[in-house]
Formats: sequence, structure tokens, C-alpha cells
Amino acid sequence: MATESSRPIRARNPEEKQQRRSEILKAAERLWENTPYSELSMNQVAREAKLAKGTLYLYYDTKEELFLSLLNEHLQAWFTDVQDLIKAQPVTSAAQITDVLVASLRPHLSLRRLILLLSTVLERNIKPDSSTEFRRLVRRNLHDISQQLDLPPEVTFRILSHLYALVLGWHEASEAKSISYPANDQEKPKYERPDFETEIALALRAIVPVLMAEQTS
Amino acid sequence: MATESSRPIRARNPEEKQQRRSEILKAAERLWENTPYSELSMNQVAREAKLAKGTLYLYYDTKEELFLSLLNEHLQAWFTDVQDLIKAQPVTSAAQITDVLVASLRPHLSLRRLILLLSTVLERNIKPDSSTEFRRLVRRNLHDISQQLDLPPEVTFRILSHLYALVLGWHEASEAKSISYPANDQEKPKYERPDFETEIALALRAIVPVLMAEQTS
Amino acid sequence: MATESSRPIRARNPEEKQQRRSEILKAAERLWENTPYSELSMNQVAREAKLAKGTLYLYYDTKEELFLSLLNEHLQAWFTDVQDLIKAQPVTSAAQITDVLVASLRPHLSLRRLILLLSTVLERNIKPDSSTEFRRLVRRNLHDISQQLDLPPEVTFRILSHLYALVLGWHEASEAKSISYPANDQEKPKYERPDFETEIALALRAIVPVLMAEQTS
Amino acid sequence: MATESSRPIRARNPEEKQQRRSEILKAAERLWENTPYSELSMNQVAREAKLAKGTLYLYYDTKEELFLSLLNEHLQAWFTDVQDLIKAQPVTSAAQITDVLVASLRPHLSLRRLILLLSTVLERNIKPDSSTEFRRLVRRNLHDISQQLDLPPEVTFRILSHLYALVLGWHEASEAKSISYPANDQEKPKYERPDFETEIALALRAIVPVLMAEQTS
DNA sequence: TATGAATGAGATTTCATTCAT
DNA sequence: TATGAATGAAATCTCATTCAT
Repeated sequence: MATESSRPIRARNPEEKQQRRSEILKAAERLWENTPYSELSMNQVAREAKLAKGTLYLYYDTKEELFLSLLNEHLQAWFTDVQDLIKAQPVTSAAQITDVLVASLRPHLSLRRLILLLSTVLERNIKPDSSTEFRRLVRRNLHDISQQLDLPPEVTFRILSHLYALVLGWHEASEAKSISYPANDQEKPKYERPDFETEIALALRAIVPVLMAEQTS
Repeated sequence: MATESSRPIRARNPEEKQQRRSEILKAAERLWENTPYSELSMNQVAREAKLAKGTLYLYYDTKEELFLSLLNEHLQAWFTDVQDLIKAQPVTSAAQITDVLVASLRPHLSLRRLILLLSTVLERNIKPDSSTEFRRLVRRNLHDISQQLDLPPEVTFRILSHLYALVLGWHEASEAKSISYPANDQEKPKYERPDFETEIALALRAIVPVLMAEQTS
Repeated sequence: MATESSRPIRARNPEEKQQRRSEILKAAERLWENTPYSELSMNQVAREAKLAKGTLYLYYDTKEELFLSLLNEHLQAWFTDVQDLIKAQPVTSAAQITDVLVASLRPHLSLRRLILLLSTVLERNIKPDSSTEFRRLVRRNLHDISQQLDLPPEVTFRILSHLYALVLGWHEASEAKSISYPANDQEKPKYERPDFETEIALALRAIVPVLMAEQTS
Repeated sequence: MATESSRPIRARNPEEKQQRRSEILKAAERLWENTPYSELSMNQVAREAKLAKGTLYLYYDTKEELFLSLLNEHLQAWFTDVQDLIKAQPVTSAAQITDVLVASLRPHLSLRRLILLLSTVLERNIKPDSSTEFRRLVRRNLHDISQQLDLPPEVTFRILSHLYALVLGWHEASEAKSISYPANDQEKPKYERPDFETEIALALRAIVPVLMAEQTS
């Protein structure tokens, strides 16, 4: 009786388990929004999910698996957004492609931060299975998008790879507070801190035509 | 003689201290070449440098400071390489600039890995001083290079920012073994894994002219 | 079965936790019997208790807390002994009180050594809570004893304070090997090293009547 | 030239060395007045003495030796005071002896704190030589005093031993802030904190006659 | 399945002491 | 003799992960 409020209901069947995984993910998500990875402990996630630390490990083998899963979610959400945008309007020219891609990124700040993680932290402690699943997800969406854009998959792949690199690189260069300026720093930076979207748009607009041109050769 | 191996020479004057810092850095460097950050312990660095653990902390306050310092070294080495390359041959066109920059990166694999670190791990546990020093180094070299290239500093800054983003982004996409394919994976990637240098060259060649053109407007 | 030696049983409910605390205390106790405080490391305690170092810190915040707890135990044991002795025989005269107190100390060598610690080392690194708990223990027992002796609490308090001072002072003067005589010392001490019990008895026998007399005035 | 102000003059001959020892002792003394032993680092002593840490160790082998030396000084000063007091007025009765001893302690707070140290910390890390020297000092003064008081040395020895025990014990009970009451503690101690001098006087007054009487038996 | 105590590795700090210069 | 860098042991703390219940 007293236990009901203090203990979560046991997840017995697969659906309940999936539900539980999802709750954990949502908890991690909430914390991730305003906590950097290194300061975000499994303990906190457990507390936020109202579960015991050990329970987390029934659903995710490692901290990295948990965050890779989070990345999966966000990536899928973004892929969906991209596809929706393409469906909503004709996208054929290089400029249109660029615009759609740049616009699609706007609401996905968390994804951008997660992508940085992938490259460093998430490399380790990942089961081959999770890694395979991740690549499968990317491949599947890549394929769908290349069909929608009516481009050869190789070209789509390179475009998105460049986008990925730009997102990863520019995220850090523009938004991360890393090596930040102390409040009283006399040597203020002379140049504007570059804007994520502007620079990515500029770069993509320059790159995409080249990639599209290469296919014909 | 026998003593030589048992105790390091004491670093008394500033030069010797700098020397000792440098030795520690070299030890960290050797380990860094084949050990990921998270598996590289201060204990190991101490052993490799043939110093006591406590001594390390006389020279570097935290693990992060140590690696930021390593990044500093590599960055300076690269900046020097870039400047040497520019001196060695006329570099005026966008294509020439791109070629020089791309070529300069070739021997700096460690730098590329370190840059990834900066964006995630090195954000934390860094004294404002170290952060300031880091930015000063970047600024100084940026200034020098912009003079050599006879370009407005803002343009140089943006070019290098794009280079930075591309390095950061493409490093991960091409060389990192992250989310790697298990040996027995049936689903071999259909597309060639993109090549770091090729893609960066392609992108930079497309971007630099745009940036140089913007200045006149 | 084989597991029994590799991992301690987990302390889940409060009683088991108290049990675990007590085991740690017993381990500390065993070491304390033949190791001076400064040479007794938390590492050793952990090994002796067959626990990981970190586990110790789940139960005791600092080395000082651990030893204050040890003192608590011993003090309580002694207080209990005193009360049992008083119950066992009529104790009314000053002489009887003295005899009981002196006799009660005999088996508590560890307590005497701990009391010395209290005055120097244990002052530091103690949470207010622990300090309060310690004083509460003293007060409670003081109260009980004064009731048993049918003396005003103030008198009991002063008698025990003198006993405390004498124990602290004479412990050092008689048993401690401090500033000990080297084996080959020509200057043998001319006088007998005073005996702890004799001197305390002598002093207490002289003091107690005075204190008891003062109450009537 | 510049060195003169920044470096102490070299102590070459024995007098200069003694002088240097004395300076170190004075530095330690100044710090000891308001710093507990455990918080008083050799580094601080070195700074206070305007010497390098290593130099301290040319004059004192260990931290304990240094503080034993400090104790020596204070003890000698007190012995001298006692002897001066005895010379200044007739001291024959037990009461007079007690009064003189109690009065003599008044200005020697530092000594009282040092005596506590002796019993715990100073036991260790002491060369036999220092220990011998310490006992020699005690013996010499004991002898002188017993002559002045015209008492058998054994009796003087026991009286002073009791005094020592009382000082040690009551110092802790009355002055030390150990296990102190937090400011907002509701459970204020019901009884007055006993006064060092009052209690020692009371005890000594009761004990000395007994000891003096025993000699005749 | 759920729990949270236990683990153990590693980072960091402090400090008495040693030793090359 | 004087120096202060180097040592190394120990305390402390944090955290991902494991495992007995």
C-alpha cells in the first residue's frame, strides 16, 4: 500500500518496459537541456526518473548507451522534420536544399549538443548492437531523403556529411561557452562571434552546388 | 649516474621549469597518441614522465589544464607551419589559400583529436588565465597570418573559423572509429567513407572565394 | 559461498547499517590496539574491515569522525560498567565512590588512550552533530550516575571531571612510552615511574571528600 | 647585493647557528599562539622565519623535534618562575606549596597547550638524544626545586607529577574548545564549565598534604 | 524487476620530508 | 649553509558500475 507511491510499478511486459525506457530517456533529456554531460550523473538521472540507480542499468548498459539513445531520438526527430519540410514545398535547386536543411536545424539545439558528444564521449562503451542500430537509422533516413530529393544516394550522403561536419564544427565555434571570456576581460574579441546559422548557410550554399555538379561528371 | 634515473633534475629557474612542463607535456603526448582521454590517467602521465604524481600537480592544476596546454603546443606548431608555408610561396588566390591550409593540416593528426577534446572535455576545470592565454595565442597568430595573407583580419578570422569547424566536423566523420563497424557486419557501408582531406579541400575551395568576395561588398 | 569472502553482505535497513558501522568500528578498534593514530590509515581500516575504501566514507565522513565514534563506544561501555558496579554494591562514602571509579577504569585501557586523542586530534573535522551527540551521551550518563549515587548533579559532574582530568593526565605520565628511555641510557630514572592506578586512587581519595563537603556549604 | 635583503645571512659559527635555531623557535612560537598543531605547517613556520622550508630541517630534524624544543623553552621558563617564586617568600606548608605552584602556572598558557601535545603528538619522531635532553632538563629542575623546598626528591617528584597530570587533564577540560557547543545549541550545559585554576588548586590542596605525609611513614 | 549498498578507479589536495644544486 | 623542487603517503571525494537481496 505504502509502496505504491514510493515505488514505481514493475514493468512486466515489453510495452511497459519500452515505456520505462522512454521515461528514463525523458528524464535524461530534461537534465541534458541545462547540464553538460560531465556534470550529469547517473544518480541525477535516476532521481529525475524517480528510479533507483541500479534500475537505470536494467534499461541502459552504460551512461553512453543512454545518451546514444537520446541522440537516436533527436536524430530521428530531425530526420522527420527534414522530410516533412521537403514534402511541404518543392525542393530541387541547391539553394532550396540548403535553405531547407538550415531551417530544419533551427529548433534542434539539443541535437547539436548531442552530436558533439557523439564524436568524443559516445565513441566508447557502446555495444556493437547499439552502434549498428544507430547506423541503420542514419542509413534508412538517408535513403528516404535521397529519394525525396531525387538525388543519387551518394550525393545525398555527402551533402548530409558536410552538414553534419558543419553542425559539429560550428556548434562549438559559435554556441559553446568553452574557453569563454571572463566577465572583466579587457581584450574583448574584435570580431563578432560568428553566427551558427549564417555561417552554415553560407558554407552549405557554397558546397552543395559543387557536390551536385560532381555527380554528373 | 645511478642517481639520474632515480630522481629528475630539479627545475630551479624559469627556463628549467618551462623545460619540466614541456617534459610532462611530451609524456602526455606520447600517451595521447594511442590512448583516449578518458582512459588516460594522471597516474600514467606521472609514470611516463618519471615523476611523482604530486609533482604533476605542481605544474598543472588539473588534467584539463594539462591537455589544454597540449592543445596550445599543437596549435602553435600548426600556426607556425601555416606561416612557414605562406612564406615559402606566393599565396594570394583563394585556391592557393585553400591548398596551403589543407596541406598544413596533414601532419597534425594529434591536433585534430585535441580540437575535439576542447569542445567537450576541456571546457571544464580551466582557470580563466589559461583560457585567456589560449585565446591570446589564437588571436596573435590570426593577426600574423592575416598580415601575411594581406587580408582584412575579419576575413582571415572567418576563413580560419570555417577551417576550424571543418576540421572538427570532418575529423569525426572520417577518422574517428566512433560507432565503428563490427568486423562481422553484414551491412557494409555502401558508400566510401569520406576522406578528411578531400572533403575539407572541397568545402574550403567552395567557401573561401565567397568569404573573400564578401569583404569588397 | 565463495562469494561470502568476496563481498560483504549489504546493509539495507537501519539495523544492518548500524551493524556495518559497528563492524567498521571493530576493525578500527583492532588496529587501534597496537597502532598509534597517526600511523593508522583509513586504507588499513578498510582492509581490516574487508571493505573498499570508499565504503568507509559512506559510514564515516572523516577519520576523526570514525575515532570519535570509537571513543563514544568505549565511553558508553565504561559508563555502563560504572553503573553496574554501583548497582552491585552500596556506594555512599567518598572512599567507596573512589574505589568504584578506580576499579571501573582498570579494563578500559583503550578508552584512556582515546581520551588523549580527543583533546588533540579529534577537535578537528568533526560535524557539529557528532559533537552534540557526544556531549549528549556524557550528559545522559552523568545524570544517571548522579541519581544512582544520590548526589547533586553538580557534585557528580565535578567528581567525574576530576576523574577525567586525572585519567588524561596520569595516562600520559605512567603508561605512555613518550620520551622513553633508550635502552642504553646510563641515567636511569631515580624514582619509580608512578603507577596509574595508585596515583589516581590517591588523588581521588583526597579530592572526593572535599567536593562532597562543598555541597553542604 | 640584492641577495642581502632576500636571503638570510649564512650561519657559520656555532653562535650564529644557535641564533638561527632561536629565530626559528620564535617564529614557531608566534604561530603556535593562535594556531593548533595540526593546522600549523612547516611551510608556515618557514615563511614566518623568513627561511626556506629545507633550512628548517638543518636545525630541526622533524616537526616534532621543533615543538619539543619549544616545550623545552617554555618548561624551563616555568621552572625558573617557580624557583623565583619560592625564593621570594617562605614556602614550607602544603598550602603554601600549592599556592606557589598554582600561581606559577597562571602566565603559562602556551605551556599548558604544549603539554597536551607532548602526550600525543610529540611521542613520535623524536631522537633519543632529544628525549634524553628533555628528561635531563626536568630532572635538573626537579632536583633544584626539591632542595629549595627542603623536601625529599621523591616527594617533590610526585607532587610535580600530580601537578603535571592536573595541568594536562584540566587544560583540556576547561580551556580547550574541543567538542565545543555550537552557537545555537539549545541544550546549554547546566553546570558551569569548571575553572582551570580553581580546580587545580582544590585538587592540589587535597593531594599535597597526603603526599607530604606519606614520606614520613 | 527494483533497489541502493558496495566497489574501485581515478582526481585532487595537503604536507612532512628529502635532496640536487 | 640555504634553497625550493620533488617525493610519496594518505585523506578525501566523485562516479560509473556491479550485485546481493
